[in-house]
Amino acid sequence: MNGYPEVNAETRQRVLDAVRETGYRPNRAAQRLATGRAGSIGLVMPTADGIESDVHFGEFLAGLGDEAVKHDFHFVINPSHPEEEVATCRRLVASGNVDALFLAYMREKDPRIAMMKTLKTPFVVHGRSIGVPTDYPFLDIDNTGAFYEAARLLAQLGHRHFALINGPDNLTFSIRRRKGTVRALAEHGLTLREDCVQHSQMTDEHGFRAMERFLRLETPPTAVLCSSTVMALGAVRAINQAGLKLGADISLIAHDDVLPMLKPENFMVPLTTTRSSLRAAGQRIARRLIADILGLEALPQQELWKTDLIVRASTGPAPVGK
Amino acid sequence: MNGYPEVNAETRQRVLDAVRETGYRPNRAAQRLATGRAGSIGLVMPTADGIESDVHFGEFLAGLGDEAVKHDFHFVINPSHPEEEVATCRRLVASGNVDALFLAYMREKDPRIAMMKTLKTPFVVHGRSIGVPTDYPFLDIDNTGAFYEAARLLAQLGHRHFALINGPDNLTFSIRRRKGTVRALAEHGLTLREDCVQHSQMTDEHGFRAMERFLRLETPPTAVLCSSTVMALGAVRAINQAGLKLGADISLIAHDDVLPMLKPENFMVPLTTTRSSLRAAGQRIARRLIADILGLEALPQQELWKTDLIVRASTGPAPVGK
DNA sequence: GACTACATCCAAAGCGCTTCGGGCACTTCA
DNA sequence: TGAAGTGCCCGAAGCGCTTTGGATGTAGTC
Repeated sequence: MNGYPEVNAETRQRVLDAVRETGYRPNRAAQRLATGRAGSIGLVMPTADGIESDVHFGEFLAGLGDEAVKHDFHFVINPSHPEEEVATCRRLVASGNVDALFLAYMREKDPRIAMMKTLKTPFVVHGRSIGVPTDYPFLDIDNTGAFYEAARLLAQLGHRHFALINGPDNLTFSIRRRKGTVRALAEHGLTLREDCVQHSQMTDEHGFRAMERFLRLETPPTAVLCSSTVMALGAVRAINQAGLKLGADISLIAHDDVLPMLKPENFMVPLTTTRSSLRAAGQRIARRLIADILGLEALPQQELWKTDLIVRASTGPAPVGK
Repeated sequence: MNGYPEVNAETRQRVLDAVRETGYRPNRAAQRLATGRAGSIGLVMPTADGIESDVHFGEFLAGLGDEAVKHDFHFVINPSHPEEEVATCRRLVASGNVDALFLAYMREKDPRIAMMKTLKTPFVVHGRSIGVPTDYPFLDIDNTGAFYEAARLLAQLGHRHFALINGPDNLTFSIRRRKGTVRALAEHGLTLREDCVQHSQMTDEHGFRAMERFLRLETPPTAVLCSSTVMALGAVRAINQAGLKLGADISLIAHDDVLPMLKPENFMVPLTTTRSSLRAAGQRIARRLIADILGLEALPQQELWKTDLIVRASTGPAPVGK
C-alpha cells in the first residue's frame, strides 16, 4: 500500500482490492506514531467567552482548506485564550500531533516566533512581527505600502484632514497600516491626529461608532482610511446618517480582503480599496507548509505580496474650503 | 501522572516536578493508540476552489472553541469538497483520529446520519435532516417556528405580498424556514409566489440582487423575510436605492445569528429579527460532545431551541392600497 | 514467627502501523 | 554445477503511551 518498489504488481493489486472490499483505513495515530508524520497542520484559534470572533479567520481557513484537501491533509485547531497563545503553541507542537504550525495574529515582538525557532517543527507566519529578527518564514501583504499609497492618493486629491479606522492596536498589520498612512501624510506636510484614529476589532459597529465620533469633531476629516470592508460598512452608514455624500463631502478607502460575503463594488457608492485576497493567502501558506512537510518543491521562505489599489466612487477631490 | 490511586503522594509529586522541569508532554498519537481517545472533535469543512466561504462557519467554530478550550480538547478539521462529505466523514472516523464527530449543513435525507449510526463514534448534528428517522442526536433551532411567527406578524400588519430571501435550497434550515413562511401565509389565505423566493449563499450580493429583482416585479412584495443579516444588508441597500422607506413602504424581518461583525440593531433602520446565537449553539454542541466522550453528565440528546422574535423599526403596517 | 493484608512500585504486553533485514526461490554467469 | 545476483515476500523491531498482573516490602494478626 505504501508504494514500495519491490512488490509484484499483481500482489499489490490483490492488496488494493482487499482494501477496497473491507473499507480499510490505516489508523492515523498508529501511522503517526510509526512515522512521526500524519498529514496535519496545526493552528491556534484565539477564542474565549466574550471575545468577538473574527470574520477574516473563516475566510482564511477556507483558503487553507482548499489546498489541504488536495493533499489529504487536515487541520488540528487548538482553541486558546489569546493571552496563552505561546503556551498553547508549544503544547500543540509537543503533543506530537501536528507536522507543521501556522501562526497568525502577529503582535509586536511576538514571542511565538523565537519559541518556534527553537523547535524543529516547520512553521509559516501569516503577517510579520516587528522588533524581532526577520529570519523566519512568513507570508505577508505590504500593509505599509497599501496604506501609504491609499493615503497618498487622497492627499493628492487635496485632502488635508485624515482619519484612520484600524484593527486592534496590538496587531502588526494595524501598526504597519498606520505607519504607511503617517508616512504618506508626512510627505505632504500633514499629520494624523490622535483623535482621528480608531483601533478596535473589525466589526460594523466599531466602524460606525468611530465615524460618528470623527464627524462630531470640530474639524472633521474629509478622508478616511479603513482596515476592513466590514468596518467601512459602519463608517459609510455614519456618513449617510450625517447627511454627507461619500466620494464628495468625504472620501473613503478601505482594505478589501475579498470576503465573498461583502464586496466593496456593491456598496451604494462603490468603495475604493486596497485589495488582497485572504483566501489566496491561506491557499499559499497551506501550499508552502505541505511542500515543506512532504519535502516537495522548495518554495520561497518569505513573501511580501503587493496589494492592488482599485479606485471606485468613494474617493474624490477634497471639498473646497476644507 | 494519570491519577492512579495507588501511588504515593510523594512519588507523584516527584514525577510532577520532573514533568515541569523537562517540559514533558505526552505524545498524543501514542496516547490515542494506547487508549483509543485523545481529546479531539472532528468536523468536515465544506470547501473547494470557487466555493464561497460561509461567515457563519467561523462564528460557530468560535463557539465550539470556547467550550473545547475548557477541557483541553482540539478539533480535527477535514476540508472536503461538499459533494464528498459522506466519504470524508467516514474516512475521518475510520482514521481513528477523532473521538466524536460534529455534522452540519444538513440536507434532505442526509446520508451522513445513517452512516454515522452504523459506527460507534458519538456525534451531534447541528440542524436536522428531513425524511429520515429522527432518532439521532441533534441541536437545532426552530426554523419553521421562527419564520412562521415572523411571517404571521407581517400578515397581521396587513401585508399581502411576501418575498423570501433564503439560504441554499438544499439545506434543511432553508427548507424549514420556507415551510414556516408558507404555513403562516396560508393561515391568512396568502401564498408565497415562486418568483418572490430566492435561494443562494448568504452574502450581501445575493441579498441585493434578489431584492432588486423583487422590486422590478409588477406587484412587488411589501414584506420580506431574510435568512441572514448579511443578506439583509444587500436587501436593504436595494430598498434604499429604489427610494423606498424600510419599515414604511416595505417591511423586512431577518434571521439574526448574532454575528459580532454585524448587528441588526445598528442598521440605519434597526432590523426586526428572529434571533438565535450561533456561537451559543457551538458551545452547547461542544459541551454535549465532550460530556459524551468523557462520560460526564448525561445531557439531552435532542434539543430544539426557540428563537426570539425581536421587533425593531424595519417592520410596520402594510402601506395602504397595496 | 509464620501468615495474611496492604500500600507501592515496576515490568511486560499491546495499541496498529512502518521499516528493514533476512530468507526463499529462481535466474544468470563463469 | 556452484557462486553470485535478482525479485519478491515476510517477520521482527520499535514508535510512546496505558494498563495490568505480579513483585516487593512493610505492617498487622493469631
